[in-house]
Amino acid sequence: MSYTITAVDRALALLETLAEKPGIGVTEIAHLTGNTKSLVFRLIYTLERRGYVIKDPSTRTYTLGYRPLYLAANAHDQFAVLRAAEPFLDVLATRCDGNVNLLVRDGLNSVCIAVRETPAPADLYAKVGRRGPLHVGGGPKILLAFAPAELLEELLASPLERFTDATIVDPAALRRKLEEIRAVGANESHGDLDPEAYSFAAAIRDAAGEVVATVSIAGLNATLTDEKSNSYRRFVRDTAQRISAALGYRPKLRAAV
Amino acid sequence: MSYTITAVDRALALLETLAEKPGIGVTEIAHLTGNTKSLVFRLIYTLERRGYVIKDPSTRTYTLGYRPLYLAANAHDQFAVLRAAEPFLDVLATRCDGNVNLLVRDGLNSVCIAVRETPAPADLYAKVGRRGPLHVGGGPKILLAFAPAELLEELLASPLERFTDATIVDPAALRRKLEEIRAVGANESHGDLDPEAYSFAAAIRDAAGEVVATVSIAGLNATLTDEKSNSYRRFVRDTAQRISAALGYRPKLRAAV
DNA sequence: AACTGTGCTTCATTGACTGAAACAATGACG
DNA sequence: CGTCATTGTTTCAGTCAATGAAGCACAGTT
Repeated sequence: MSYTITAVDRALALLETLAEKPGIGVTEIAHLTGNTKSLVFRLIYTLERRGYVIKDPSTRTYTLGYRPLYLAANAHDQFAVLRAAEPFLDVLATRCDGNVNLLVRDGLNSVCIAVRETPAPADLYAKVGRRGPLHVGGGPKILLAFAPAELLEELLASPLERFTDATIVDPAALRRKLEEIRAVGANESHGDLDPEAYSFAAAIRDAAGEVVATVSIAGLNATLTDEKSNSYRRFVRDTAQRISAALGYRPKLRAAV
Repeated sequence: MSYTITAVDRALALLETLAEKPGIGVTEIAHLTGNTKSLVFRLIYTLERRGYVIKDPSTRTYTLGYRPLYLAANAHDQFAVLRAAEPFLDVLATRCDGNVNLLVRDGLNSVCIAVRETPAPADLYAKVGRRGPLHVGGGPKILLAFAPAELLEELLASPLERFTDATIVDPAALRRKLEEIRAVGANESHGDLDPEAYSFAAAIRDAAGEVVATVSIAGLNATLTDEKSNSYRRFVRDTAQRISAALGYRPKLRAAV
């Protein structure tokens, strides 16, 4: 546990279990987090005093409080991407019947920072905060393709987890795929994470030209037609370009031949 | 400090200073929070490992991470009000040139949980997470009016803070005002917090008939006309009713006379 | 009314948190 | 190019605070 300070770590874990299961009491939290009741009581007491959790005095249960919203609102400010992207995600969502996701990379994971759900598919899919591997799915592979070279090596140090028959688990094959993605700045995947799902994704670049996020449309294969594929492929690239532009990205002009 | 566990408390304080001042380093945080460098280093290390802060290795500065977004997204789910209100706030914002705010009560404070800013006024006003007293402003007084009776007594146990000439600091006068608010379910204030600002607010009720939040429009007196006053008063009540309806509130039918 | 469970409180112990100080790494400046 | 100042990082030891065990008060249930 090197440098981590355990009390803080436990408090954060508590917050997260409360995020997953709101409306539970001290004993249940204690059970879920594997701590004693008294410890949980004190942790939650300090969290409550700061507004991170709220106690319902009648039922003596706890839920997340309003302070996380404050943090998120401020995080939101600094995440230029999210801010810039949201209006475009809204538009994109109205134009297709898949889920629209905005992903960024954090270390060796992809993190979903925005979702627009369309009424049709179940919410089996992404939720804000959901983390996933980088070697599967339409968006994550883009993030991996444009990540620092060392990171890929670090990832390849351990074997790639297989999710379906279509999952790329061969390092060489993955490298080729990433090369291809770098060339086109977009990617699509069909059933490499969930066998029944597709995903069309495109890279978002900031003013410095760095790939900072991806937009994607994801849905069930069963609902996908050739016609849709073509338009989604186009839509997703289009929105990625618009968001990039909003971030100040100016595509380099190639020397005319 | 009774039950609070200090390590956790300090960690949360650190998160919040980072929310206010993103992009600072260890020493500056240490300075701002009044802790030693080594402590800050360890706190931030554990926060980083859990994704609450992100370190920029090149500049060695820290910003909020993606995990708060996850918490907020889950808090969002349980806050039916926020979810129900957002579309209506959007509409309201397009119809007026003041700031639109959604407030809830947390203990003896009002907390802003959503804002729609209009380009015109400065953002002196509310931000998400902003806390304020309950006895001033259009919205807070509504929250106070419908809070449990004990709470008002608790509030009146200490003298009411005066902000401007228009602030109600006399307990008896406040009680009368609250009575009036309970009768109409709406409220407006002119310069009782900020001498130059107005606020029109209305109560939002949930399916059980409880007042759970308020919507308000706030702006500068200088920009207010009689005509606007009338329409804002109407707009704000209207949206409060719509949000209440979305939450499942059915107004009780009075026995016809 | 006895009982099972809950949240809450107290208390003693030890182990974790903390501050001070040394170290390394980075950048500023002449 | 070398010196200096400042930053982040690490080490270490003392003590204070975090912790678990046990006991209390209260509510709901049968």
